[in-house]
Amino acid sequence: MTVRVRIAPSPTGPLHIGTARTALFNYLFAKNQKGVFILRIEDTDKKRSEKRFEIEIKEALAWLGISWDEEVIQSERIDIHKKYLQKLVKEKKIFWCPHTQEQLSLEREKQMQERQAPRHICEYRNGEKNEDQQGILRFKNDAAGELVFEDLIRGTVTSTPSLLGDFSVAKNFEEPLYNFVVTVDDADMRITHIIRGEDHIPNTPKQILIQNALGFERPQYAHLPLVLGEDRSKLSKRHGATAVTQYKKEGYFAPALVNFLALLGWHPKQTKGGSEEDIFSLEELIPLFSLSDIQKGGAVFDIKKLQWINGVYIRAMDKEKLAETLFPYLKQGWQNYAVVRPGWWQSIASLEQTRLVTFKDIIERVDYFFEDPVVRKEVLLEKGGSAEDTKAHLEAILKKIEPMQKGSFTGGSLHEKILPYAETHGKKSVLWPFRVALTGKSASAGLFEVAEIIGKEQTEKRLHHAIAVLS
RNA sequence: GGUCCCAUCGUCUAGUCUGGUCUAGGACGCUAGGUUUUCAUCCUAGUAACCUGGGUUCAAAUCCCAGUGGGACCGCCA
Repeated sequence: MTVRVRIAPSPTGPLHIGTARTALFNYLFAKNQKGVFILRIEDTDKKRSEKRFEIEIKEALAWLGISWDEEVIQSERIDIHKKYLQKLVKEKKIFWCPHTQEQLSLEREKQMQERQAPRHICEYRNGEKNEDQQGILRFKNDAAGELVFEDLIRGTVTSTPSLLGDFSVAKNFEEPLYNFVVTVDDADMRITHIIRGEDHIPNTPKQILIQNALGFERPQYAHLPLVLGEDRSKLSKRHGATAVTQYKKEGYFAPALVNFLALLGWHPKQTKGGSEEDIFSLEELIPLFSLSDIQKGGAVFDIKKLQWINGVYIRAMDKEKLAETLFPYLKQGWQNYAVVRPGWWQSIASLEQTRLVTFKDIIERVDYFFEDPVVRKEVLLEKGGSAEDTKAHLEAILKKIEPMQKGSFTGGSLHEKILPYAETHGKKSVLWPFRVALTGKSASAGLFEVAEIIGKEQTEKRLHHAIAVLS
């Protein structure tokens, strides 16, 4: 039987990082099993669903490289939902409950105070006193004993369905509710494996009850551990960025994010004591993936590890691709990006390659290419050295640079000319102030390369300026 | 409050099913050293964990029970 799985986001917000991981696991499982991966937009809540979120979710998924084989818009299937709803009404398996929300919440409060499980067992459950069909449709829950289902990750999960009460299934025939729609769609779409977050475990018994009432087959379940924040509670906005698009904006590379997400709650089987780094492409993950290797406990989202992975991917990029990828971020930070001479952007990008954690970092790392650096006396003299000596060193450098031809003003020739002087006068005391003069920073990319990029004129100008600062 | 789920280094995890070779392995982080004109990269080393208590057994991280801790859910949202 062909494996069919789905990711079922609701378009009420951007794609959440946890949903993205669930999508990834579904995708990997489908590809691994040569099955079908379906995207189902769950937009039954008309008030909260928005087209722009649907678009955004699809874009985010595509950005991650998670492609889907089929696409379903839940609201377009309303006739199917309606059909099953009417069937259940006819069979008296669901009924109209006329109670107001106020009555219900009062009841719930009272039950919790009395240490009871909060549930609604409706006195109208047999339908006889509510012929005009007031209120909402509820499932007439007569289940007794224990309800047990097998979970591919957790094993046997047990619940007591009578504690659920007569749970809601639809506001009316036109507006079915989550547990009902999911059950109908999963069965109708012949979903074989339901792989979703652990937060859905409590929904599963309800859905099984509906399946049984409708005579549907039970799919296989696999409930994933939750993605957690620092404090080990479910990852949410108060922990920071939760939208996939935010990570794109922050300068994370999609393959790196995917790599990181795959490792949240899962790890491939490896040779014992292997020292392989945790770097896997989407393609590499497919044959390695297995539901049985998924962890049961929640996994903390560790941004430090994501940053490391992102750095690894950046370092692995080829120079042209890197420069091309970085350029939009550069434009974001520097409107005068055009001052960089053609072709040299790639040199700058390469210079920073091993230093970037995210693409966005490029903005502040290369400020000295786009504006005159702020050179402070304390920084120039930070490595010891008197103002007099330092000044003398900068002047000596200037003397060596002045006779150079513009065309041969390269990192290599600068290195050749200045290094011997630096070596006889103390590398640090010469090169340090030179670096500060050019960049204003005590940490930067290689300074001969920087000099080459900003050019002879700028290099001289900055040296003069630094000398002035020391005077 | 009720129900369910979970529990190995700070974090992600291997090992648990099929008890022994686990003086518990790897990765991230952190610390130290090396390379380097600074920083970063790179290399080397170090740091650090089986929640607690019982039981089963010659032997338990591994099996069983209890406790503790953490989390999720309890909506006319999904």
